Amino acid sequence: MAGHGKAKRGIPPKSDFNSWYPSIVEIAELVDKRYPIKGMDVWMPYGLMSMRLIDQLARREMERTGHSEFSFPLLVPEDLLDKENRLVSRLKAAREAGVDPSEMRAEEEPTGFKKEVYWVTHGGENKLDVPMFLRPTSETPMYTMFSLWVRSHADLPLKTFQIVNTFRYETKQTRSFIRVREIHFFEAHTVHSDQQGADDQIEEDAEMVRRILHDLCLPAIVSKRPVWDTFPGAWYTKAADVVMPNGRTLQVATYHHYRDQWAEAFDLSYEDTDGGSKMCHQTTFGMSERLLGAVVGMHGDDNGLILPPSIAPHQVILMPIAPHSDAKVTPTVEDISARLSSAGIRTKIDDRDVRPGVKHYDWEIRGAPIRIEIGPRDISSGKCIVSLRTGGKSDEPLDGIVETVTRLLDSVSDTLRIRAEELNDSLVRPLPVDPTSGLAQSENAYSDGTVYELAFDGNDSDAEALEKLTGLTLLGECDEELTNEVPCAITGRLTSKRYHIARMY
RNA sequence: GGGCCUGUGGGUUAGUCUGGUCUAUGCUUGUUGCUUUGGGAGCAAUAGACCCUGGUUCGAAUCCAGGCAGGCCCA
Repeated sequence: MAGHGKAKRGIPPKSDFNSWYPSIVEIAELVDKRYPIKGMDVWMPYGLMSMRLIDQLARREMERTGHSEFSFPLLVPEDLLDKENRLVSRLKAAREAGVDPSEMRAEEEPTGFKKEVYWVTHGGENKLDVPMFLRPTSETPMYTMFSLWVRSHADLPLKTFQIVNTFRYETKQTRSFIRVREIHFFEAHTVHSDQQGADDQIEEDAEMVRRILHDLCLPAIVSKRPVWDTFPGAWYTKAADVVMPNGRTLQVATYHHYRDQWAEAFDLSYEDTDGGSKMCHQTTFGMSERLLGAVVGMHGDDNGLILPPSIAPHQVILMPIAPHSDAKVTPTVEDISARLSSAGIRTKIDDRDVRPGVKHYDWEIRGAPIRIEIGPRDISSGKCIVSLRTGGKSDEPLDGIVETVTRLLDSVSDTLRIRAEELNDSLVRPLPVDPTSGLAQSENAYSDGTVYELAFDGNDSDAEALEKLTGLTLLGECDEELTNEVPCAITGRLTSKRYHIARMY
């Protein structure tokens, strides 16, 4: 029979990633893209449940580390932006003054913030005296309030976070979860009495990112962004990038060390134990629905999504088989469901009146980690048939089903981590260099869909030369250094600094 | 920022070049009934579309302009 054993619904092969990704997010009912605004998808219940579970991972980390959840207003008055603009231009001027012009990049991006936000200019029919914009991120509204809240050293550290929607007026091509105009955003903002406090916070942020990525079974490259790619007003920016199957990198988390730069701009100071006034030091930590995009892209296959158990809305699908022919089927399924649920396993009974094959295919597309069939034969033998989304099917006894499922969920996670590591390793390769000099080759020796790793120890203009040569973008200095010193791919100086260069989303 | 392409039921697709036969095709999906249930069953009935605004024409899904929406490529 034509198409037997294959998922229908027109899923393109995963090898054609640029077609597969936009198709699967709709076919698996994560989003509906037909809302008539570019870059604003409707979250469907299944997709939203998964996103909420990712939010829970973030909340869990925030609680563990003593952050408090807030919710700040969506609108920001335009005049608050002045403080931020002055800060950014002051830092830019300072940097330019301290750097030899020959070492600078040719083009420095202007801070075109005003062009990237949505503006509210009217209230009813009246034009507003002070226009407002929809937050693209919340430094400005939050720090305005922080300066009211923080008065003494006893108020510090102040550790806050919120999970809210933010807005960017994207003109480039949008992609579900990856580049959108309404962003499901997580942001943590902290205030400390000194730089050491902020330094420690950055370490804590890095640890939280590691834990969350581990739960999502995602490998990532963590690096310090180059100066020109640092968040406005930040001392430095670090980011975690996940390599997607087409070799483009996706930035899924960032954390910024502000030192006291933003505090100066927002007059965020406190009275110390000695009675003197001191500037606060700050950090931020951001993540978004891109985490879901990375999960979709990294783990899925030709048959659909594969969701890590940590964020699968239904970890186990229970399929009653032929319940009409045996009155014991339905009660048995309900009993198993109750046992799994009370053990904290997210379980769903699929009792739709369709043939079992349909259910298997449907839940494969949606990436449920485990499917269990229970029919008359199983009830007499005391077993059930368990299928894993990562592959494999086995008979398992109904006794001890909770322990069995728990073990199998862990094995699905382990399989996903191993596969993701392998995929990652196949996509990240050393930059081709001249064997004698160790310098980057000037020819078009760079294949599309590859992330290159290299030794680099140059300045801004060296970096620019490298990007021009390869047509790729520098991610930054990787947290993990090279094991020994090799020549920088541009300057030839020996260095152990490890960089990555790639096409970024 | 520059260039190219595309809009037909919920999805997909034929028809568009060469205007009339389009009362718009096929598949899928939806609904109802019967039937069926261990990897996409069958039969019957039924519902549903030419992106919007103008223009050309006796006549527009088809040609033209603008808008809106979507996609692709390059910097």
